[in-house]
Amino acid sequence: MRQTDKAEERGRIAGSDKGQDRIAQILAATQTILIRDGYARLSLRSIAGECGISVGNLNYYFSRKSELLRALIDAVWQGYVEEIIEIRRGTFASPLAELESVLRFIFQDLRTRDTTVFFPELWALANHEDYASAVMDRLYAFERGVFQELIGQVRPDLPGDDVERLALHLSASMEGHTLFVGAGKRFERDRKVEDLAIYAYLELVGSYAPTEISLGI
Amino acid sequence: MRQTDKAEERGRIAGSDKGQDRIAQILAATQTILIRDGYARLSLRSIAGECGISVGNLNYYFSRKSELLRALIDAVWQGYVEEIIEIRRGTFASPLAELESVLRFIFQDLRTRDTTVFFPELWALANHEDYASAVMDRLYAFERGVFQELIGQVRPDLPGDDVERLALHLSASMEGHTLFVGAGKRFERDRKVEDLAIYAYLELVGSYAPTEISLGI
DNA sequence: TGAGATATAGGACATATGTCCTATTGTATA
DNA sequence: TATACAATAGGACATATGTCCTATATCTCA
Repeated sequence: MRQTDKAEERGRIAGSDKGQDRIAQILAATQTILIRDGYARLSLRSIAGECGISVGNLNYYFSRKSELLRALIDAVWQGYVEEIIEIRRGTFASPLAELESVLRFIFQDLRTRDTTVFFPELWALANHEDYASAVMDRLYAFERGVFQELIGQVRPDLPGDDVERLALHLSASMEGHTLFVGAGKRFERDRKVEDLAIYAYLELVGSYAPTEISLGI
Repeated sequence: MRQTDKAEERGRIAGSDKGQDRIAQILAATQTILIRDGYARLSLRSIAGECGISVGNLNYYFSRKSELLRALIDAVWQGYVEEIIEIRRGTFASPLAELESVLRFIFQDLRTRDTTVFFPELWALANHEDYASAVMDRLYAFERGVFQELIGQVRPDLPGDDVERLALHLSASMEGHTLFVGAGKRFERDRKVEDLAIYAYLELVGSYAPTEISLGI
């Protein structure tokens, strides 16, 4: 692995439509392998094989493996953001109802095999890859932003700090469920887990009173 | 990488005290590298280097890299279980107080660098390594068991199913917080996030009423 | 149609990695 | 002290991997 640093910024060339399609195909193949076989088996050769192209050709589009990873992470997080935006286009009886819809969408999403497998992979990546870490931050900041907006509407009486922390709590708590209700996980089939979680979140948002914290037990 | 399958079960020989110490040192070094540099850079050579021994010697103790990984995972999960058991040795004013203590211990633990980095790595590993997956299951089953026992004491009125699901919810929700309040993460310093989460959990456990779920919003 | 850009294949190369083998040194016990 | 066992080093080996280079093929448009 020579690290000559030259041609570092050549990046991928997206000349024609064909090229664009290839890039999309490469990214899809990369995601497929990552999810099916894991990061350890994600090599340029396995990706090229999955696409049915040569390593040389793959290298033409992505001269560095790290570039490919970045492009994939970008694609995933953009897709995620777009889906949430799409959900919010609907009309809702109340901010609380909209919040529930978003929460249920996220639950449904983390039940898909893609998310169940890909996100933990991304979390591990973020431990040592700055780019993955940065994208994760952006993604969750966006999610929190949505929660904050809705919680703020449900509870206009609450100070901003509390709204932020409530949003963070929902976000963190939901993510944790990936490990238990995700595709192939132990509680995948038990939909009541989702109901309980969403009940807990909505109750919390509805009834949370800042001062109660200090009362303790 | 020849996969001759021979000597697969030779395993590590723990002849003398010296050997035992070496094994402990190797496991510690493995964890250090995994946390400091990530799974991608975890090689037998880097581990041997960290220990100041030769690859040949490392191979004497662990003839397969997978064995080493298994031993490390075992060590980590045993340590975790022992710590929780230790916490529970204390005396508490009430089951709810004990539950809070356990929750706070787990929060404190997931704030440590070791846990913040190691656990996401483990989750990713569990995606494609059966052994990691099995240990994760056992570990969280143990944690849920503790929660179930305490929640059952706090709420003897609740049916077992609900107690189980409440325990699962706490476990999942707490784990998710690793990504946000763990060492080096964005909300590491904001202790009020922990307070909010624990407040939410205790409120939920105290006030949860099964029938309310179907009322919805 | 022909020229320039784009896309593709195939292989070379240096390096990294897991595993295995052998020889040597250290250690405890009979 | 001699002998069996444990520990250690060093290197060999096959394979895998990221990157790079060059030669063709294919496409697009003036």
